[in-house]
Amino acid sequence: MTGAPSKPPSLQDCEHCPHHHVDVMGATPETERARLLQFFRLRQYAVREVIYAEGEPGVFVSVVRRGLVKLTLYSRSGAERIVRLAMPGDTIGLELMLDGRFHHTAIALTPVELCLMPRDVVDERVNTVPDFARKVMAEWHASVDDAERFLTDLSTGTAHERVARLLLYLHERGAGGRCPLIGREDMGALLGITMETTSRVVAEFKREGLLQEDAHEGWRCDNVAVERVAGRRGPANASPAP
Amino acid sequence: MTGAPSKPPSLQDCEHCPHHHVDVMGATPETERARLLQFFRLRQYAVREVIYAEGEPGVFVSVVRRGLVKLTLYSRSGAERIVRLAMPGDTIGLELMLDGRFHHTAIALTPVELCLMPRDVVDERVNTVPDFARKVMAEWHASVDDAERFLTDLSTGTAHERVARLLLYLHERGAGGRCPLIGREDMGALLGITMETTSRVVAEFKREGLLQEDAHEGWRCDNVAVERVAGRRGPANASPAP
DNA sequence: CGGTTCATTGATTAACCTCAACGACCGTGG
DNA sequence: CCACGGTCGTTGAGGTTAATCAATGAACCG
Repeated sequence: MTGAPSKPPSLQDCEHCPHHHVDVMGATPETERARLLQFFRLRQYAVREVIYAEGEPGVFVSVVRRGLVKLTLYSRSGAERIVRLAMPGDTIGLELMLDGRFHHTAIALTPVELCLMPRDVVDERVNTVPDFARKVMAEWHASVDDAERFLTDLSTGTAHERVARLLLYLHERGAGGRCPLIGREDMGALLGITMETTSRVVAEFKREGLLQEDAHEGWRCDNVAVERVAGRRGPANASPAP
Repeated sequence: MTGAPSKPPSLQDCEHCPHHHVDVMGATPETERARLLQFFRLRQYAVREVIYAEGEPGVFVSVVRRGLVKLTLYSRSGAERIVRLAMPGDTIGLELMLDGRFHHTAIALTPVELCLMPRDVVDERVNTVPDFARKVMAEWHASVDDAERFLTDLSTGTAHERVARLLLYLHERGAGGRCPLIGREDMGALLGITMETTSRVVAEFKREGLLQEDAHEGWRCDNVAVERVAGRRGPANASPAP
């Protein structure tokens, strides 16, 4: 929160923003865009740094430009539960536009770069550009879809199934086909199982060759095999012939 | 889907709509309101009736005026998972505004009355009334909050805790302090546990006097005791002195 | 009054949690 | 340079919980 690197983005930065397609700025004329950019800030966060905390008042809605952010809540019994993973292109802190406070605790799982956009600026834009309002709604909806996917895919079934589905999820959403590497504790918090169980399952997958851990590449996995573990859709089981 | 009762709402109907506070119509002058109402439809649904199905294209965004609607998804392994319960005042089918298709299957758990609003009308209103756009976002955000609460409260902890938390949830959100009665199967689908386990826990609660079932009143429960089962927040447990 | 649906309960098995110990890795400071 | 403490992943043993398979009873409806 203190003296972290922070600067306004250039037009160049903006062009390369993973969020560009969602168009905070995409369909905006260059002069207008330049005007808006001066209000924005790029900021870096170190691994494990708290980006914001639940209940805290805030001013900036952010777009993830790089890295992986976990958004957590705490269950009634005090356990941490990860309710969303934000990756490049995702928006975090949208709830500020409603009541000015953060509804989650956001923590960097890898080195992270955010583009911070003042709530007022976003707000004004929602009011004046109907198309932009629609984009924001789409962004909002993405949160819903994500949370619901966590409910159906990552919070049901056996530990084996959940871990497999998490790997598929990471693979599918990971930037550049990269499947980001995350720790056992966080996996557990995502899946609603303990760290020990997670570790056992992951170790088992590795022994069976479904999976290997590469510090640089992230998880490298045999998607076909993982998919099979993740759960069948039809009535029968997958591998053995009838 | 066939010849179900359907009529446009009157101004009177509108005044008494549980959604009035969210203001699809609240801050709207009466003449304008009357103009819009002609496009709306009130429609009733019987218990267990499918209101819409996942993937289906749709035209109407709806507000629940009466009853209880479950929104379900199917997990990769085919099990039904309830991702949201919509009660009077809640909006369902908002996702139509993004891609014109329903993202859940909606089923009436009790007799239900909906106010159906054509997507185009809502759309046009979003474009012309910025305040309305904000209301829609708030509605969207309510879905997120709900889904996340399901993740943290209803998908973690023991079966006892989950059932207790579900009762508290129903009590808190139930219209008129009424805690709507739902079946064991649906409880299980909400909590990510089996019907049998749910039944055992509910039966146990009833034996212990935490809970009684009343066809008209819904669940009647000893909130203090249920809260205790639902889980402690502090470091120590609730009842016994140290 | 049969048939259907729903809740309940039992017996057994499988899955997971808890507590605990151990080793690998890493950065720090002697 | 190596010893130290920290964090993180792995693994084991034992206990608890919930899933599964199966049967029975209660309520409801035609």
